[in-house]
Amino acid sequence: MDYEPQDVESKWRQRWADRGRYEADPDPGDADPTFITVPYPYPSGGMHLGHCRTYTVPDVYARYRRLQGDTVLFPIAWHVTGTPIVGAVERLKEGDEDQISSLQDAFNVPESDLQSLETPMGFARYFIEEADSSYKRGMRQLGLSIDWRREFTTNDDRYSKFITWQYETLKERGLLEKGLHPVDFCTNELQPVTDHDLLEGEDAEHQEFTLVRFSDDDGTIYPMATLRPETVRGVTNAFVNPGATYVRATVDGERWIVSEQAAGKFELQDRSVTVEERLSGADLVGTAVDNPVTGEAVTILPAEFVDPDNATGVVMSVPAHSPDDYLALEEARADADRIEADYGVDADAIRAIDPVPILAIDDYGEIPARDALAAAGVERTDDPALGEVTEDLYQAEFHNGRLLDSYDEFAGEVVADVRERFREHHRETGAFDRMYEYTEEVVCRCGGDVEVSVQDTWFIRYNDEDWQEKAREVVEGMDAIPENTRKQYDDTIDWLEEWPCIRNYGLGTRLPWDEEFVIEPLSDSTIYMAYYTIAPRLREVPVEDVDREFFDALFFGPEGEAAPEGYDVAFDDPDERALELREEWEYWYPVDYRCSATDLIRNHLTFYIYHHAELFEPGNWPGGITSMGLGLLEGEKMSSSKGHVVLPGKALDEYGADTVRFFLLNSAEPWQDYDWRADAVSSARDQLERFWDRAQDIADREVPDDPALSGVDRWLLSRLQATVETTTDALENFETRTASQAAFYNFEEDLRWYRRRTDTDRPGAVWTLRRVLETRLRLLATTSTTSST
RNA sequence: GCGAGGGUAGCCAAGCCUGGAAACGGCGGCGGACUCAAGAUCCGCUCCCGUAGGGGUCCAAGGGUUCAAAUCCCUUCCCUCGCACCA
Repeated sequence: MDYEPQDVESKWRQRWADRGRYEADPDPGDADPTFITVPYPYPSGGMHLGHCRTYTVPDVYARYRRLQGDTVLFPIAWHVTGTPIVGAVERLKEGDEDQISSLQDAFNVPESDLQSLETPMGFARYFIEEADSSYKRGMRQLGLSIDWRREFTTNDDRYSKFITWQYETLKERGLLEKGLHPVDFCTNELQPVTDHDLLEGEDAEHQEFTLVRFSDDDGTIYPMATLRPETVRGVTNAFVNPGATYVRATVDGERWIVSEQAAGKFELQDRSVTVEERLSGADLVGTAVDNPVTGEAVTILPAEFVDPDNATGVVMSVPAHSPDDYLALEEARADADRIEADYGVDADAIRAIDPVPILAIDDYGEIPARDALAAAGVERTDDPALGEVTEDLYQAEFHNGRLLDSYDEFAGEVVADVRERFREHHRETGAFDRMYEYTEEVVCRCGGDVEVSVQDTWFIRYNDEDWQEKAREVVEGMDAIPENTRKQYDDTIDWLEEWPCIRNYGLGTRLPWDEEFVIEPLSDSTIYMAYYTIAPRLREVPVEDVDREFFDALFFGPEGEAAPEGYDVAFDDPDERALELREEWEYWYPVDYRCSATDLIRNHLTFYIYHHAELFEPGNWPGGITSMGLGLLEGEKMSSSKGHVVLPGKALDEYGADTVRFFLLNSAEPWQDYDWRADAVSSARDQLERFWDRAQDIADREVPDDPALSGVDRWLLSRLQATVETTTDALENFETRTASQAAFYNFEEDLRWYRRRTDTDRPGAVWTLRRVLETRLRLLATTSTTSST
């Protein structure tokens, strides 16, 4: 029989499906089943090859555990929460070219289908199961051993009830809090927008400027925006753009002078702003303003380079440490007479301004900005090299600059260590304030200007100390694969602060007590593994009965005995149906292994740890997490927006599932990056074919009953046993590469040796080879599933 | 900048934890067998010099520890990923 993997594979897939081969139910005879999960896919587009290994690795483990006689549950579901799908549908309806070409070029969506994708859930459904590139199709073709009865989407009614229960419980536990948070806000559409909605500035970041509250004799505030608040003692003057429009406004009850644009931004950032008067920047020149930290007065000078659309449009000048300011000051001094003529500022006073150093740094003299400029040969503000000089000096000062004695308690410290404390200190004294700004211009797809707005939001308190402690316990007790990821979890726990857990729109579950908001995707996917265990039978319970009392009984037990300490369960009489489901949940839980990705450690996986730590008892905490690396295509990152992807269907048709699986698992260990290269894949296929031919040959032979074995036969059988051990140990630890290398390539070497040393037509050899084949097929059954079967 | 992971023969890649082989394996290349021929398959070679024994130089670079280092320590250079509200 020739090697025709597609035929064999489809035959076996059909048979597995017909018999419900992978539908797992609690088995009273197996008290310790295996439950394994993988992040549910997000169907905002089709499935591509990059996803294949993600699902194949847990499948291999699932198959391995089954071969070991375990009851194994490997389920899947669909994550549709949030804005990507909604946004994709909107863009599609608008006829957005990028969106259309991404779907057509990367996922081969036919024109006729595009038009039918009109609703978010319709869109999701299409990529879950209808499209040629749908996840379900790809997963089936890959031969994944999934229990399909348990699938759901995160937009389902009962799932929402589950999430509602989770968030009500967390709120009850005091782990949620309300606060203000900066968001992207379109000033044209008057609503928050996401990354996908942006025309320009997708890479822009929020920057937090410190506002130094300089004031004039009337008590009017001139908030000078800076990213380097520690330089406040080095301020020698201020700059405004004489050609720009400024306003005098009442801001939170005070009189402020800022650029016209800044006034609008403050309004978005939760301040009450009333513009009293518009004035020209030129009118401000010459005003003396007092430094709130030193009490010294400085003069406002004109500077064309000041951008009224960046921060407040009023900047302080620190010539000793800012190359820009240094050159601007030089130019102002040279130009002093003209400035006096135009603005009436005393020219001698301008010429008398000298840089004031505030920190000392090795390799530079007293005035680092001057030295940096001299070293780079930059002399004019319009020199393009100025930007780099500035950046280098900022870096150097940040990491190596030590504050001078005038900084009292902060003196002698390195800027990097002290900036934040210094800023907080002066916020408390009232000298400093803050505002948010972008690092670059941001424009909405609608053409509107996007600004940073500060809005009410709900946060999860991941920096709660007790909670952190519990999370660390989970990390300590679980398997981290590979082991070097363990430290990353601990680091993340230390580093996480409050996490905003809601969005203003999108699919998903509404925040129970504030229906205006939707719980965001990384927050509604933290304990859903538990939902798999109950999903099929929960469908039999009417939605209206699936409430808080129901889930309290289900997860916390008939007496509420499994509830977190101090939590009062919501029910009086536990719902019988909930208690039945509880048995199922308890049977499968905890999750033995979650197979996920390295880049999710810093958010999703750590959230997973946190929520389990809080809501469930230690016995139900995560057993282990395997973190996988990413996939490259011919040495480059896969990208569906650039069309740089291979669809599983194409690869599977071309090479067969066994080759695809074998390649994905054998070319690198799961946590290492792998590179899908067509030449390498096709050689893998050749190797499998060679194996198949040999196997056919051996299978066709008449095997003698009890032949005499020679030394070399025993040698081979002994090598076989060693291979069994290596492969088994490797699979136990998700080392799929080691496993397939041992069972396939390394043993092939032994066989080559064996063939050379003996007559393979001997009865003993025939018997041995048959024995070897049968064993190797079992070893390879997890990776190259169907041919082995 | 900070954190994590890497840099091994033309390419991919194992070994490094637990020092003691010119360094598993695959691809590619070369030669041979089979074949009318090609492909597939099988066998051998594939760092440099030498017909071979043998000699020389190697595991990013530079130091160090050691009888002995790809493996341990230090320094430097380079690459990838993460640095949050994005799934």
